[in-house]
Amino acid sequence: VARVTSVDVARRAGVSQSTVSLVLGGKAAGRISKATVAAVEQAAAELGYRPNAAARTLRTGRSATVGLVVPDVTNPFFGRLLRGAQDEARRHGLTVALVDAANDPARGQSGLDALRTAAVDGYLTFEVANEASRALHAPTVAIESWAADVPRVRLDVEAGVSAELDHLLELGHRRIGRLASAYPTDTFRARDARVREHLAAVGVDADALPVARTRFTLDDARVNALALLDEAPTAILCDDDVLAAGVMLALGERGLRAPGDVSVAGFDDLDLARVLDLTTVRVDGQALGATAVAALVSLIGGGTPPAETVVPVELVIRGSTGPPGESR
Amino acid sequence: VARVTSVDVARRAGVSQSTVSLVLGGKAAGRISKATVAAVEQAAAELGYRPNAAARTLRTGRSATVGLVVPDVTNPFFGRLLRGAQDEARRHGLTVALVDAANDPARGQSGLDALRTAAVDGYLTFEVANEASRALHAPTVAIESWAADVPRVRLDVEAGVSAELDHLLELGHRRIGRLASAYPTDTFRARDARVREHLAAVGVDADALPVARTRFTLDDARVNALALLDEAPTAILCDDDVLAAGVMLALGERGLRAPGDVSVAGFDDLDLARVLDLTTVRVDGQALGATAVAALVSLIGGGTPPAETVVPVELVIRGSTGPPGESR
DNA sequence: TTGTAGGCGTTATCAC
DNA sequence: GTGATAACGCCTACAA
Repeated sequence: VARVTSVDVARRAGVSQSTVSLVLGGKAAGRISKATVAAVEQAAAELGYRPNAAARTLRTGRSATVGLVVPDVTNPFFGRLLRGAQDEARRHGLTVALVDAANDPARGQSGLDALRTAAVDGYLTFEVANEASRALHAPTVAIESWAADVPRVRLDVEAGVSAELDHLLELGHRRIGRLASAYPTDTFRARDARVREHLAAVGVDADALPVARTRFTLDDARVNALALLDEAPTAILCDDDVLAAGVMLALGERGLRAPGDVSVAGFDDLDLARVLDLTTVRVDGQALGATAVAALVSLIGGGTPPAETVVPVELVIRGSTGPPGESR
Repeated sequence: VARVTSVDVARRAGVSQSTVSLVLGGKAAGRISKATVAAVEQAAAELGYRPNAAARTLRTGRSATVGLVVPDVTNPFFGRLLRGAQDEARRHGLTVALVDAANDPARGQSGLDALRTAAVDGYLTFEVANEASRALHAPTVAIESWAADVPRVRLDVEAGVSAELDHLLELGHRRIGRLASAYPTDTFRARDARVREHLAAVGVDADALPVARTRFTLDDARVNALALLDEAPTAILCDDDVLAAGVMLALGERGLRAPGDVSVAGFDDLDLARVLDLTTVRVDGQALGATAVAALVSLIGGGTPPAETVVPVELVIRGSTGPPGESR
């Protein structure tokens, strides 16, 4: 299957190669005659011509591709993020190159390297490699970052945390445990900080409350939740629905139930939350991805996107939270 | 930030550009002196040289990238698949370009087009576009395909279905309903066929049993499950854990429980299955992805991978299945 | 052992 | 209006 090039199209249309380039590049306005344009377009269609991306990239220095680095493709949240990012990218004629850091900074770094040699036009970095991304010297938008010196797009996790705490406090909980992320990335640090502030404001010392840190697998969450339960919290606030699901498993093992024995709250509103009837914070992962791409497109185009865009979140109260039980 | 090219490296090392290319391309063995090699490598390191992928691709016609088309990145199963594929690709110095078809054949097609102009070295097509992929004229491996005329890698879904049916039949179920996929792709057709055969072998007419078809969202599954429940099956076999989760929601709405009122079985063994205590079929998505990439690498290298590789699956019996209740 | 030169397919700057 | 022509950065015969 011989690749068809613009030279082939030119030959068939009876024009020069540069004319083909002009026409197909949309630069024909007021320069090339209607008849020639039509001839070129027909020849291209007949031959099934597809421009060679490598040649174009080499010549123009632009690849029409943006790189997206995520910490863990295995978490369902990133499916939504990717969907939103790809949708928006498509609208701009861009492709998204995804790199999974597999929760390993070294892999995140090597992923960034791979994107660099692939000559992507810009980067979307999710949590990972916020420092590393400074060295990219290419348009970059940081997702779920609080301090990067590039445009940032993030969820309003503080509002989410506050809404959940208010909900738990109103129900009467004071001994609120946390099953938190073991990864000290911005989004989780922001939650730590907000929990501390929010509880301090109502006279509760967050440092005296039980906390467990875990990786994002169901089993890790379950094990760490078991340890957390030994400290007898009346409610457990989780950094993620997967972690909350781990708590539910742990409760089952101990013969406890939510919310009778312990209230449980998650974060993200994954399918998991819906089926477990979990109180959680609904976040719009697609919007996050789409917004980030939009900002990056603007940046690549020489524009100045907002330094920070905050995507709102929403508390969803379901059946896993209730007043503290008498049983503990 | 000026891009550093091999010419810059050559100048700094005091050699010609072709020598640099030879050294950095690993073709120096027995041709370039040790001293020159060292000088080139040092110069490259000092300058932070990174070869330009577009130029290399243009010249060699190979991009060191393989394209992967999946029907729905939003389904957690694909996170695993992608993880496995990326891991294996990395081992071979390849990059995986992911395209999400968003359950829309047109988008799958345009995704394939995008990959084509990106000049990927080969394709991994998951369900989508099995016919379309014939026109690719590039090495292709079909995932979860039964009939493609390219090497296929698939899960042993027939064994999975049979194991689940045996399990349900042994428990005493005869009126086994199905919540099946609305997408008529090979993997789901294979399940349909196996259900029919397996039940016929024990004297049950599958056509007389209730079936509902649904898309892969929790809500769609729930709604279709409600309709299915009206036909009073004693057990429901689902094409996917997400669908099974939808059944559980429907049961809840009807005030029914599994397995007391209806037994429920899923497929995939997602986190969802674990937390819902769902009997299901465990499938190794990472192995599927890794195996497919390995086959594609072989194909690209001119090898002849097996026409079909079948990845084994395993029945996992949990608490959602039991003997038919007396209540119905 | 190393250098020269040609060309991959495209875009873009000039002449005509 | 259209057509030469020169890069873009790299690889790879072939020459020296």
